[in-house]
This record gives sequence, C-alpha cells and structure tokens, in this order.
Amino acid sequence: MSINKKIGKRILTLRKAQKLSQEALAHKADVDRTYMTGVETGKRNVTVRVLDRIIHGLGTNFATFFNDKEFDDEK
Amino acid sequence: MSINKKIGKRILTLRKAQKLSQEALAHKADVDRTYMTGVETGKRNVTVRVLDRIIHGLGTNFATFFNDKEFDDEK
DNA sequence: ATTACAACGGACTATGAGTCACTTTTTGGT
DNA sequence: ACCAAAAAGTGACTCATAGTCCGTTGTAAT
Repeated sequence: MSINKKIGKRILTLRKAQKLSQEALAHKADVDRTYMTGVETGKRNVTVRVLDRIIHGLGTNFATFFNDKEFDDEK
Repeated sequence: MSINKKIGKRILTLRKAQKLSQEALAHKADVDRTYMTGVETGKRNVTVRVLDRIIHGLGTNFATFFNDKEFDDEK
C-alpha cells in the first residue's frame, strides 16, 4: 500500500476515535476541508509541515502516529 | 525546532551511523545529492513520498525513524 | 424537507521536486 | 603545515504538484 494511503487510514482511525468530523479536524490543523478529504482517501502526498499540523490536531505526535502496525512492515 | 530541522537531524544521525555520504544516501533514495543537503539542513519541506524513499534508503521504516526523543516532545 | 457529513471537480496560487554550476568545508596523505 | 580530493553547502532556476476556494452530489439521520 502507498504511504499516502497508510497515512490516510491512520488519520481516519485516530479522527474517528476522537469523534471529530473532517471539517473539525481540518480546522484544527488549519487546512482546507476538501484537502482533508483528499488526505484521508490517500489521494494527497502531504508535506511534513502539514502532516505535523494534522498530527497535532489529532492530539498526538509523530512518534505515536507512526507507532502502528501499518508502518513497520517494510524494514 | 521546526519539523524540517528535526527530520534533517534525524537523517544525519542515521546516515552517520551507517557511514554513508550524502551522495551515497541520495543515490539509494533516488534524489539529487544537493537535494539531500537541503533536506538534512532543514531547508526543505519534504513530502511523505520523498521521505519514504529516504527512510528506506536508510534501511529503516517510519515507525523506527520517528521513534526518537526529538519526536515525542510535543503531545 | 432539512441538516450534517463526506467525496468529488475545476480553476486557481503557492510552493515543493528536481537539477545545475559553483563555492566552501572537511578529510586524509605526505 | 600543505595540498588534493572528497564531501557538503548555496543560489537560482523550471516544472510539477501541494494546497485553497468555489461549488455540486450522495448518503444517512432527524
């Protein structure tokens, strides 16, 4: 699976856990509502600066965000 | 510190540990040597797709790459 | 029927990807 | 210490795409 898709899935999971709408998360992360959709569906190749805002908007950090089965398959 | 700089420092650390030159790593990651310099010095806001190539060029993965003190300070 | 949410599209602007010629710093050998 | 070569950094550039802003469509719940 592409890194885009893995990241999108991870965001979706964490967002649902927080019971946030895409729009609410987009607002916290200061990105466009429609852009968040693109990120979650794996269509977007985000930059680390935007990913940083999204991750913090989700109330977590890089270490925790990537500490997931999806991200340690390839070594 | 900016996320760019943190990532640059982390790459430098892992690259040195592998005793690789920027050029050698750049080759593995399929990016230009001068581009690698820009990333390591924190001047570039890389996309996750490029970061993916660099991380794998370093022989590691996202989970391990971000499993570092630098990345769990803010929560 | 209305409301809230998610996906999608097109047009647009800002900025990242990728490359080059050149300079500076670091390294190792004698 | 000196010198040459390797390694790392800089500025400027083109082209692709990241990211925004307008809207529409589909779905589910009320």
